[in-house]
Amino acid sequence: MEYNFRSIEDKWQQRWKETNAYKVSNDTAKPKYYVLDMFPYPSGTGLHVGHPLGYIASDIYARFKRLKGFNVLHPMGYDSFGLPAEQYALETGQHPAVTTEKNIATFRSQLDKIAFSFDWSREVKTSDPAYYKWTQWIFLQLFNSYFCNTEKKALPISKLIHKYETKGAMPRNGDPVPGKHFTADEWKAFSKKEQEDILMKRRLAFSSYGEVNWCEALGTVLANDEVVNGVSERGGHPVVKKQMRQWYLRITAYADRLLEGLEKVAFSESMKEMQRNWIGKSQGAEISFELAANNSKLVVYTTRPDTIFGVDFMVLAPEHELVEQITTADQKEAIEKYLTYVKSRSERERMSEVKQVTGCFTGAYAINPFDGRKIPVWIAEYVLAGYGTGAIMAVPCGDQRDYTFAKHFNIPITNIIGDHYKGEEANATKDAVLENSGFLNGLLMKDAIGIAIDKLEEMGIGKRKVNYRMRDAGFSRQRYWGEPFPIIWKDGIAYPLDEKDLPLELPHVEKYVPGPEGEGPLANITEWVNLTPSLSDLTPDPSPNERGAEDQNIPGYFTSSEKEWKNTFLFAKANRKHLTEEEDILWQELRNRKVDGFKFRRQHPVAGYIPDFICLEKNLIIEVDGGYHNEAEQKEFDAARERWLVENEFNIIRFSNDEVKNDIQKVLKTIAEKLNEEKILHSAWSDSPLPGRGVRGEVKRETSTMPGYAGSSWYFLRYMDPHNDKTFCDRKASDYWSQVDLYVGGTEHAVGHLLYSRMWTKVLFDLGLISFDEPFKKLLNQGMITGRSYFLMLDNAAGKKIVSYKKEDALSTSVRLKYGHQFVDNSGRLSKKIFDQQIEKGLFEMPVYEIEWEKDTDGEFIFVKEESEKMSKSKFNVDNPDDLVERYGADTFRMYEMFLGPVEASKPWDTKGIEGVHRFLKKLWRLFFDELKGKIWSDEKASDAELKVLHRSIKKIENDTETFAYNTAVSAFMVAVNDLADLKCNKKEVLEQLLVLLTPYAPHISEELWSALGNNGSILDAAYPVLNEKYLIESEKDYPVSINGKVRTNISIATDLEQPEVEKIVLANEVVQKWLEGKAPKKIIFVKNRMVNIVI
RNA sequence: GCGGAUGUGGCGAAAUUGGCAGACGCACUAGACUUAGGAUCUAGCGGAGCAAUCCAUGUAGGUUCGACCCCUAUCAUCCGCACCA
Repeated sequence: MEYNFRSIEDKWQQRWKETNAYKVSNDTAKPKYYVLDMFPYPSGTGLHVGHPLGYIASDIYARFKRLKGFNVLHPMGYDSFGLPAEQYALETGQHPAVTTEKNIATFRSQLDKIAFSFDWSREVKTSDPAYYKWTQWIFLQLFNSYFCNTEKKALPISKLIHKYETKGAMPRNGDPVPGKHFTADEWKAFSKKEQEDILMKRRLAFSSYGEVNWCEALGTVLANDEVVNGVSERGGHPVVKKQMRQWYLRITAYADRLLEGLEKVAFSESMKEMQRNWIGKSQGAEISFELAANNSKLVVYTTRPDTIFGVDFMVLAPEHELVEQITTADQKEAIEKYLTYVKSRSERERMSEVKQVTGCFTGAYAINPFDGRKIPVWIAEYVLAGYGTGAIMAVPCGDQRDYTFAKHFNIPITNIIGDHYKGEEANATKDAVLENSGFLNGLLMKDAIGIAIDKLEEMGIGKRKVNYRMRDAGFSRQRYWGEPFPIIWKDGIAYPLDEKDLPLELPHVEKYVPGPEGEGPLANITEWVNLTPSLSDLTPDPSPNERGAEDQNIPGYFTSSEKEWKNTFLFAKANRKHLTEEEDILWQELRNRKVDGFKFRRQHPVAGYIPDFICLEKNLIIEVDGGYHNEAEQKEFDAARERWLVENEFNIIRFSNDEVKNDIQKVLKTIAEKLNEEKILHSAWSDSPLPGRGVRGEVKRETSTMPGYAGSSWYFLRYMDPHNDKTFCDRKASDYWSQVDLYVGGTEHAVGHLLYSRMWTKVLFDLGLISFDEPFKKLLNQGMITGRSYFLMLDNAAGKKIVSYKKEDALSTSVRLKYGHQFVDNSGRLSKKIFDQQIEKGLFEMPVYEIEWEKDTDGEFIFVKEESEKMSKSKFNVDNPDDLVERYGADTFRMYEMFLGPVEASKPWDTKGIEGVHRFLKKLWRLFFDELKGKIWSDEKASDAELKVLHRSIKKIENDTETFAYNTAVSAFMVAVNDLADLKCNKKEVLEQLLVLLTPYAPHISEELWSALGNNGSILDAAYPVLNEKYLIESEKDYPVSINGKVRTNISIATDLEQPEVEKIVLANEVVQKWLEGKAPKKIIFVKNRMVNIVI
């Protein structure tokens, strides 16, 4: 009987499927354990060998914990929204939903072959409306929350509104600043829009105009972590800064808690450090400097207020708002020239020429508050507008950038640190004693920092300030394939959709081209975007009462369904064909901008109300009332409607039919007067020339979609309760499963996904929706599997011909067959001789993947180097796991990936070694079955030697598995099987235990042999072997004996002997005698159970 | 430039955390069994040397009876951040 892995693996995969072997219940008395993999983006290229590495690692752990008696949640799903599917759709016209489904099917079949213990009944897909309904729902929670700075947590926005209504927003001390502070009464007097604008500045998910990373090629905005060196992470397209309205997450509010949270999670130090760097907290001070010839003040941020006497110049970012104001007449031209230069440079250029020194003097001077010195004010690119105050005080003796700048522009340098500054470079020390520093003289810099700030605060010209490098996270993308925002814009106000209207599903589109003015493809679908209030809103839903509206007569337009709004739109359109005689008279006078050039529309819906005429520019509504407006009921309704319109800052003039008919000139005069009244010009509209909020009177959907990290920020919660349509995750389920105990994935998500999901978790915790505020207890980063590349270069007589080539086993199968064998000797190494022969035959037409050039001393022919690079399809070094599974089986593949090296380390992929693991499994098989004799295992009692092998293995493998040292665990299996084979051990007693140890690693073969041994139940639920130390105790040990630290011999000594006896035995030994050469040892060191060292 | 990590045979890697450096596997060499070997088994395999022995964990120092392991400097590679004041 041979080890026929194909039939064994097929059989058990089938069996496990039939028995729902991996189904996990939320309802059990067992302790829980949650093992999670970072779910994949289902790309079109399918799985490569790097993918399963983490999945296998987590799968082994999940199975191990299950054997140890835990109820293990080990789910899998797909991060199925994202750019590539949409790019593909742009190129081929295939709907992303279709290609995504296809890719998922491929992934699934590949994953199934490797036999992961995923509970597929819990699968989630972020692009599934049943899933993104809750992504949208959580977005609404973010939208409806603000960060309370006193409680340091998220609270419902209603609490803030209540505060504004009762107390307003007033400063704790000092005078209120107009535009910033307001009283409760002032709040109440604000228009709806003004109030909403203020609230928007506090919401956790908020909309704002800002500078964003705009990628023209992708037609979208990218987050900071999606931009690498000025180009897009995906595709490497140029990225420019652009002003646009965007959604953001107020992650900066959580900066401190995200930092603190790192203390209590088990992430690798480098991972934590990356997050800390990203958050970039720094302590310092804001100092304001008087300007010499100007009333305004210049505020700078510095971490080193102790160096204030060393300030030799100031530098503003070129974009700084004061630049124009302070530039003197004679410097104006130079400054303008410089600004033009700065603007001409792309982000990419600025980044790539980091060390270039540029700048320009403004002509202005600031005054040092302590010694009154005049300090020239410059502008320069090296100061960033977005950090701190966008202005710095430059201390050239202490800061290298300032030093370089001063040298370049010949600005004299003041030395305040004595010998620490040598004049050749800056010294950023904090250990110097200050000189030339007024009241700080003689102080250690470290100590002077606090003293300087105290003094500044006392003088009222500075204060302590903490700064963060992290910015609020851009949360909208001008793309199609993402979660639509459950937001409707009306009159520049963002209204959230009602919960019952979720999910807001993606509409179908024909084309994926960007919309107008940088908007996403959704903007092209007018019937989806444009929402018109409905006539039936006269009986709004929910009713004003239900909404808690103050005025019960004001309809609740914004909660109406989209269908109803559409009806209104159609109704208004129909109305235009049926004007009354009087309406027609007036229309003829108003149309074509006849009245002072103002544009009027007729029968144009405003929410659910369709006025006769409207000038949107001036918010002026003209009504021509027929007879029925005199009826009591209609009068009442008109009044309510009018109140609502006035509240929303519309002006209404009513004319009777008679007025229009009899004196049209008087009517027009009244209208013209009203139009020209200054006060009816609405400020909120005039200050907003930027696109994206719609035009007054229009009701539109938000057309951008959420970024990739939206769905992945909370998916770990959905797995706990994946089919719930009442809530995102039942509280009972999230209380039971709680945090993810083990999270496995790549380091590439260090600052993106991990920070976002940590923030979401904290918000959900603050709002009382879950009971923990860190999502992942322990994070295990699998290393990258790299492909190995070899390069060969050829410089022949005919000119430079460069041939690049990858080592045979790193080539894809097809290329290997075609070319690979031609350049390696029979040891698989590159061979110059063989290569030379190929050259003679003219066989060097190889695909060139990469060009490297290096000259050897003697030659035309140069073998350059071997190097590792990231696995990727484009680099041509991918090995498909399917091929390997097909050839060796899943068990071999799983064990081999683990045997490659430590899980965390990145390592080159090399399939050569897989044979060794495969041999091991065959050797294991032969302990049970003999080719000729068939079954050879027996029920005989195991010997002590055999039990020792077993228990030694239990100890090593259990410990290694627990600590993720899978590579050494695999070698321990090999040692065990080698030893048992040497002992000719075929005893069930031993083998059975070994199978349980093995099943997390190689589930098929262990299940097969387990059942062959006559066990009824599945090995998946067997009990993990228990170590019995008594089998490991030795009576004798081979002690290594060293002379002066060098091992000279081994002597077998009973383990219970103490130093005196041991010394006697050792000194009697002839090898030791020889080294002693008759001398007496100075000292003998004896470590029990370890070694003996004799010092001569 | 800053931060994090890693340097051990031809290759992937071990080393109970200061105690026999190179477990385990690949590759390679020799042999056995075979019609055959891409099956299996046996032996060898860091370098030098016939050998005793000497030299070897990036390099140079140090601590220690003893260092891959701890300390100091230095070089190289990888990853992350990058004019963040």
